[in-house]
Amino acid sequence: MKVKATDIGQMASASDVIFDALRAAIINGSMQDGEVLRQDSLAKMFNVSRIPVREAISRLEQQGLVSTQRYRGAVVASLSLEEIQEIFEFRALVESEVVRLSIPKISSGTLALATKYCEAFSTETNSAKWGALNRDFHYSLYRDCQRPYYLEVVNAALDRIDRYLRAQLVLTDGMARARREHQAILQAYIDRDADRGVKLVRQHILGAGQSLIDVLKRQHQKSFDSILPSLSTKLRP
Amino acid sequence: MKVKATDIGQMASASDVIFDALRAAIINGSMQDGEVLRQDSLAKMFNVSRIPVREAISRLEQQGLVSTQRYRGAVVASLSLEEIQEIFEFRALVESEVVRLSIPKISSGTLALATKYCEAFSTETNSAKWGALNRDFHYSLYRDCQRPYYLEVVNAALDRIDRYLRAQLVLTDGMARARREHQAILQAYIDRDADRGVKLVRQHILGAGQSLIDVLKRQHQKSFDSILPSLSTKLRP
DNA sequence: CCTTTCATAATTGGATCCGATATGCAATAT
DNA sequence: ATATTGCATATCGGATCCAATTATGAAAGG
Repeated sequence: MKVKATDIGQMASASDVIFDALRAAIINGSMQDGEVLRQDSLAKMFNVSRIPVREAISRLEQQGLVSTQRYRGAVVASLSLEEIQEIFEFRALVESEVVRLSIPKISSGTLALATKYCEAFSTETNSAKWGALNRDFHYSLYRDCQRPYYLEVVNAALDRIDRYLRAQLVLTDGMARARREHQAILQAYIDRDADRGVKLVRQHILGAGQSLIDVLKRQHQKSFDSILPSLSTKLRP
Repeated sequence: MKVKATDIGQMASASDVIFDALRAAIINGSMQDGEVLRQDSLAKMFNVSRIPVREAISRLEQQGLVSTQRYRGAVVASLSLEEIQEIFEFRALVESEVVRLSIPKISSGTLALATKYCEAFSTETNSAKWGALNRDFHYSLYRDCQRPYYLEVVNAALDRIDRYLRAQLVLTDGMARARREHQAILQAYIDRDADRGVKLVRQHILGAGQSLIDVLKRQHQKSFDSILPSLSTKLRP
């Protein structure tokens, strides 16, 4: 007998599925910030009762992706300029440390993967896919650092700002710049030059953050609303 | 008429209360790692149905404080030696950055508070209170850094290892050493010497971590079981 | 025309109930 | 004696139902 035994005990529960779907929707921007999450309609969408929906929402809140007010429902959490800035700064701190640890450890297979993502990112013309490819590239650089907790933290931070990052790539010259910087970072990995890699990643993150902040500030009360309606309104104090 | 108007919209729901209670119980060690969280019995303890209990547990899992297996229930998450080590290393990275940011910004009021906690920690004879006072002291040093996200992350990291930290204070000479080191750190704050503060905090965290690891390794298969039964068992590979 | 009041609808938080799965133990077969 | 099977009980995930709170909108008053 030979059957492909899948561990049913590890299968995803309804609330797991809903959590993942909502998280993805928030991250990729298909749910804009400020948008309300109505338990009933989500329950109907997923063909379940409201119970697993509520569990998913409470987990999203714990993760900081939605904010809830009692009896009033949950909305996709929006970040102020200061919060965005802070998270970029934080990423620069932690991710550059992760790079320092990764460069001596990265396997040739992972390096090949990173190269593939870097290539794919550079050549992709559909801007809707840039965000995911950008994240794939970065994550492939980090995955061999052997620090699961660091990676958890980095992912949580990325989750919070991914939508804005995507906007930065599309709405500015961020893409061209990211292309160049990614290749330089990759080269530092190939050369196993940790110091250079750390410096480049730090500049890459802080640069992208600054560029995003600039865009948001400039387009604060302008036509920005037509592109991402919720963004600018939520960013106003 | 003069009443203290409390915003009912912000009042804690049942699941909030349960979450906080369980979090505190896990952190302070009154729930040992590996201990199971039985929905029914918790529901009876808090005089509620299982629904809010389950929400609380799913949030704890998101936070990494418990781990759940489908249809099998949740247990207080236990950390391997490697995981403990990693979190201490992570704390050293992030908290030293927080200190760098805090020292120029700390208010005289907060400094006075920190001094009070430092004093209280040094003079407290009831070892059961050391853990909380230690955390209070550290947190008072950080609170003026104006980086809410950093503080969130630091708290999440502390939540995961607080039980072990408490053990380290009690089971080793950690207390005497912590007393000295806290005073040195406080002095760096008083002198507004950020570089010295950063270096001291970094050493303080890494030193405590190393000391804890040593204890855990040494007492791995020894009489440790009688003191904290779950600790040693869970740490075995 | 604008604001206030009050009934009603929409929505959430929680309780109770039901089917699915796991666990422990006794019965049975080898 | 040991391994396997069947069954009872404990426990979990989710559905349905109810109560508490908020939002909405129409009528009344300024």
